[in-house]
Amino acid sequence: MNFTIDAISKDCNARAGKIKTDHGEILTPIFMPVGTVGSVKAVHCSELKEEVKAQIILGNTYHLYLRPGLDIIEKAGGIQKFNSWNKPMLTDSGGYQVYSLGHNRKITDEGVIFRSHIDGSKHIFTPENVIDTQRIIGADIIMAFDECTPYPCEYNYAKNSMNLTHAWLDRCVKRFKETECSYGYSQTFFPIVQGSVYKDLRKESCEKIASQECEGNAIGGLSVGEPIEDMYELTDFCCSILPKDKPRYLMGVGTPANILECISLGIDMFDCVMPTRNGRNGMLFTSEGIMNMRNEKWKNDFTPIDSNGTSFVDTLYTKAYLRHLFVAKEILALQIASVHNLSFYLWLVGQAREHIIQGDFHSWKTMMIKKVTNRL
RNA sequence: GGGAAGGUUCCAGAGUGGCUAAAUGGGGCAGACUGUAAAUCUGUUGGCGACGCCUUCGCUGGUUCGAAUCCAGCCCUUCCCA
Repeated sequence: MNFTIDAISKDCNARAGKIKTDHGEILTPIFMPVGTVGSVKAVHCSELKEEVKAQIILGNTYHLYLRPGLDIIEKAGGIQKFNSWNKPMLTDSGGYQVYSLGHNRKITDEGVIFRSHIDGSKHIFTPENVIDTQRIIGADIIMAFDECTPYPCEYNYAKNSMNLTHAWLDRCVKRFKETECSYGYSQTFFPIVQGSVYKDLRKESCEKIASQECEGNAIGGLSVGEPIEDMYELTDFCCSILPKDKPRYLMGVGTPANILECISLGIDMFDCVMPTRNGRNGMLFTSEGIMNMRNEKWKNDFTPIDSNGTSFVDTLYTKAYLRHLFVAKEILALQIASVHNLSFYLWLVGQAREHIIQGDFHSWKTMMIKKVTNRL
């Protein structure tokens, strides 16, 4: 992997850059659609490429390990071939599942014992086997095995958890250096900053992560319920310590406004389930604001879904029709909403990049945040 | 013509003397969702000058301190026999 910076905003820390992987180039700042089980829910690869203009998508180690299983992915020749995406991918390590499946797992120094959410079977994830698993899945960017702490989180818990994440990081790095990608192309490894909402812990964690000299760095454990202002402050703080010449990935963020704010703080990469999940639940993000498509007010609105939108669904279908599909629980509703929301997210980060290069990012961002947070 | 069952709040359907503005499901309306156990979950769903009052369980009348619930008559629906 290789990262170059094309432009830096003069009135904030926003940067425009380029990540090169063996599966292609990624222009930053970038939003990465989440495809947990190897598919971005309700969206075809062709739509992801041609309409959404996604450049990289996520997969999840925990989910793919459980199903279809590593033997299948290995026989397919890696995840990018298996799902026909054939472009850059990133796998999350399962660290988020340590948080989200809190009642189905036990944390030890060695690793995490999970109960499968699918069939209840018992599995252990260790830093070593999580690296091995991600070598077999074959994403271009693979993540450290960490514990994503919940919010609120006691200081002592956060400190111990961070120390465990750091110990696991050393083991991940060692294993990563000892192994190779299963399919001949290169993979890169990103460590993850933890430390909950405590600045001293975040500082220690950022320094630990920076000392690994990896090709990119991630910030985890945020947007788990803490006040948004805290999230911004901690992101800003972490960005001030993490290396400037490496991509910074803020995991799990966020709303369109969150993304714009965090770009200005120096974040280059984002992922979030919000455009797809909220889309499936009837929420549309547009450049003019947010719409709940199930609301009665769209019943007789025969204007396009989003007249400023960039994907074919935006002008082909009307609000009244999309509302009808949601109310009737038609599968097409989920597809339209997902394609729309992802297209909007990719458009938004693309615009951010252009404005960073043009030099007017800050004022554009301020204006844009007002619009995207509007409730329509 | 004879026999049987039944008519409940938007719908289906519980309730068979006070705890019932009435279970439950559906539908309607609104909200939530941030490295996806999520095409999910939550709230609400007679009216009002609401910690109380008014109207409502086919219609009319009656019994009772009190009725959706008991009694009488009437109207209607479904099924069976002729």
